[in-house]
Amino acid sequence: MMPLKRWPSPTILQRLHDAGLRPTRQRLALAKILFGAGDRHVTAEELFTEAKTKRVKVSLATIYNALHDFTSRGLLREISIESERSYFDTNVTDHHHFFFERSGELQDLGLDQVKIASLPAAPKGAKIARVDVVIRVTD
Amino acid sequence: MMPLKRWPSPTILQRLHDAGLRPTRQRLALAKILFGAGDRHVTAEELFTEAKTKRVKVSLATIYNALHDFTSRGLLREISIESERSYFDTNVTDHHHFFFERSGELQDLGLDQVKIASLPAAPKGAKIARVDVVIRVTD
DNA sequence: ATAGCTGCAAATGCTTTGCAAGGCC
DNA sequence: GGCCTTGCAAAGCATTTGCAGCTAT
Repeated sequence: MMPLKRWPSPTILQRLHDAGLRPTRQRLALAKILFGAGDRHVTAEELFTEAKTKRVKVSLATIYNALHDFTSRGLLREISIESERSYFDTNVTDHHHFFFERSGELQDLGLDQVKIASLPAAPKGAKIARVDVVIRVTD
Repeated sequence: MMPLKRWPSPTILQRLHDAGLRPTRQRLALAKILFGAGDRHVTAEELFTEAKTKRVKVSLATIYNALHDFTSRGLLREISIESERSYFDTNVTDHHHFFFERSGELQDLGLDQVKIASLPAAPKGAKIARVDVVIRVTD
């Protein structure tokens, strides 16, 4: 009688709903992985692997769809640091990154950890959409 | 009698030589395109197209080889802004960029145009290799 | 002579697409 | 019901690799 599986936390359902995305089984599972525990930086392949580990049935194409859907609705932020892969960051607030060249890992930096004293004015007719600071470190 | 083609400017020959790269016909031609006129930001495909336009016989594989050889010898700097392509910058001094999202173009910013007031310390055991600031603008 | 380069074609790796079947509202 | 979503396989791109033939030193 009692359902064996728990419902997703209301915040995740709410989050998808607010974003205008249908709460399908796949999206719910992926959102749970992504938003369920602190800030994360994942590649499509990593998320795919993690989903398989957690016995979530989802195709790679759907992973890509979900990552892009989430990104376009503001639930994720895409970061291109290396040409080979894209990272998706669950932290969509204004912030910067450490990039570990050896491992390919990203680490968030608080906005207070990087202070920019001056920026050039945007070229005429242009608007500054975002300022990305990546501190590349070799470990 | 008089040779129809001029010799490459000595600085380009010298540049390749100093970098420990043999001055082959292809590398000389590409270096001339790249370093012959101010700072540039090119993708492999753009350089390939430009070479063809200038009647330089070179294969795409060689373009990639040359770009990477030049980069590893410090003649170019590789920049990954979008996952689809890599840019190679002929300006290898410390500097930052405007990135025009619509056109995909890059523009150098002088070091004096972006002042960073504070940076976090590198994680222990790590060294800061480079700090990249990309100002994304929408035109 | 010989280590380094070049170019072709094939292979790779990541990402997207076409489209039929299935799921949400 | 109708539109959105999924999944598979195939296609697409940028980039790399294998390797035979060429070239600089």
